[in-house]
Amino acid sequence: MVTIQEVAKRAGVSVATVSRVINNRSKVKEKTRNRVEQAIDELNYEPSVLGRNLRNSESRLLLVLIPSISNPFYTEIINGIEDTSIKEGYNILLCETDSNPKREAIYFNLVRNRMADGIILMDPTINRKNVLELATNHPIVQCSEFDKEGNISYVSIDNELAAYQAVKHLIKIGKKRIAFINSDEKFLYARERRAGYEKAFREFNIAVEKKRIYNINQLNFESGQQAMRTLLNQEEKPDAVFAVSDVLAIGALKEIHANGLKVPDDIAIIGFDKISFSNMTHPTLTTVSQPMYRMGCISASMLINKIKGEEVESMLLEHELVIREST
Amino acid sequence: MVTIQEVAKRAGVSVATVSRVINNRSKVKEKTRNRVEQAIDELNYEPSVLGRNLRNSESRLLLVLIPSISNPFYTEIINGIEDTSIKEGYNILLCETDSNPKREAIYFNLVRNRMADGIILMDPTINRKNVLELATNHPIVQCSEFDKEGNISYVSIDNELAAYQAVKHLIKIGKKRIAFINSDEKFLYARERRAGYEKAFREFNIAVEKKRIYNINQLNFESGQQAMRTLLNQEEKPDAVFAVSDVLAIGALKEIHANGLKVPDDIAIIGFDKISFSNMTHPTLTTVSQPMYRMGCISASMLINKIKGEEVESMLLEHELVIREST
DNA sequence: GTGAAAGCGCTAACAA
DNA sequence: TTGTTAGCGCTTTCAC
Repeated sequence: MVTIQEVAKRAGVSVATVSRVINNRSKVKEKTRNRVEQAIDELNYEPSVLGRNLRNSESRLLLVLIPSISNPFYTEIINGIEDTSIKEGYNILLCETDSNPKREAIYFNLVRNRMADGIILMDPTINRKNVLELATNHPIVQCSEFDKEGNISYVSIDNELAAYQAVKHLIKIGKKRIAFINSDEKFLYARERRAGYEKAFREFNIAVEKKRIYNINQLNFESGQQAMRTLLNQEEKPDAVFAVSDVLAIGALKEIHANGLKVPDDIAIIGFDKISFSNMTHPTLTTVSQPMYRMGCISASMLINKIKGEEVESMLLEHELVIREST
Repeated sequence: MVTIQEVAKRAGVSVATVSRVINNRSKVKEKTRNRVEQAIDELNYEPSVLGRNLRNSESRLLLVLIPSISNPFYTEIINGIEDTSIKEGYNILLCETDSNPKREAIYFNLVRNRMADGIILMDPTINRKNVLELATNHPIVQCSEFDKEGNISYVSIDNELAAYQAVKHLIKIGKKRIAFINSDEKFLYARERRAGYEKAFREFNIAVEKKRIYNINQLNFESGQQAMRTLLNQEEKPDAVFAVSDVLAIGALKEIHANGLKVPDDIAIIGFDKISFSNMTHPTLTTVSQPMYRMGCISASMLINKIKGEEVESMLLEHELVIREST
């Protein structure tokens, strides 16, 4: 590896001057600068991030923690994070935690010992104490899922309102027995969306029936199928389904078809997230779209501002009900 | 941040001894070790990766370059890489390149200045010269897509054979006008799969018709739809389609349905990769499954061996034709 | 078995 | 405008 010393020697200057040229902080004479730049070119020199970081105790690396990269919901968010970070001179490290506290700990430690400058957390809080403790000393931003009580900044949407509007839409098109496929309610978004679901029911004087609410514990197609299978086995079948995620909705759709039922006539269905698959199903899926790309951009710039020591404010962004063929 | 000095002071020993305890390289007296460990516990000390790396010039970080995280094909591979790396004490950095040479350059530089120890490349070769040059000085392994001429180690499958078998299957079920939705043939896998497609045709004395081969340049649903639309507009419609990726096949499927045609009776269809969504379509998609998880595991351990200075050998793994409803 | 000290590559304070 | 030098946190030789 070629170091700053070798460049300095070749250019006939001190290492300080080379450093100045690289970082152009203070003035360097045009002629000297040229000589240094030539030496850099000739030697193909790349400053060692390691040396620089150790000295500056910053790494210009951001950690992005997601439970699973296989969930397409995160894709657009990550694009937003990536674009913003790169623009600001940061790189991102995508970390898949599988909601595993051990893996999370590994990544948290990278921040503790300055291997990374901050974290964007998209993981639902696994170990509240750990997160809050880390947040007291290190820049953290929560994206999408967050902790209402803790005072860590976040970017998200109004999940209760979104769910309320989705269910209201189902009621408006004449559905009465609206089932709800929800995630584990340890997640904030799950609790909030359930609140929205119930709010719509109350507003139209429909009783909330426990048996129509099904909580899954894995966000994949199979869980959606499984949930729908159970719901269809009930004596009084639902005439609509609100699923907390497109992935679940698509699984449910598959199961409805397998039972020879028609969507939306027999059963209408709404998903959540507007993943790209949701437009490929037959019929296309009504869903709630979140401004994922923007969420990504905002959480990245929030984090970067935090790293710079600025105060930042949490935000709730707009969502949109996208009505397609399944309702 | 608590440093090794503070631990040393608290334990009443030198920093060297603390280092010895942490890395247990040379012998430390039981009693001393206990005192040091206690100090580490009390202070909640975490060794700085930065300091250690600078000294050892290693980072225990592996870069994984993928064109796009939104392609589900990579998900399982990454799981394999991750599991293996963590077992071996390495962390991975997922890097999305968008096939953008500039981004690629950023990540390559991380390796050049020892911020990362090696790279698993899943990106189709963008800039051959750069990759080959990097490979002369740094550990690189190619996964899935590789460079046949260069001598960089790789893990992949026999794409020609897989395509040959898929097309042969279509011929065997009585299809004659088999279209081929392929990627840009700058990619090795695209060229190889085309070779397999043509080989099957030759074997059954069917003429390869140029008009039935459609090259897309983006691996997404819309491209599949677009390709199918074009193919369906031809005077003599195809009676089968072999798509180089499930994502394309699903887009094509959507378009076939939109034209009121039946799958597989009017048009049979085969995809590639066995992504989880391929089992959610109606009808379910016949596809070629690759041992993605294993590919990930193997490429990770190959890279780690390379980092350790061992010789490694390239491998081609087994694939499997998964016959489902669409054929 | 343990400690002192050099040095990994870099930046920034201070001097010149 | 440029050079000298300390020091970021760590590991490892060399002495003891």
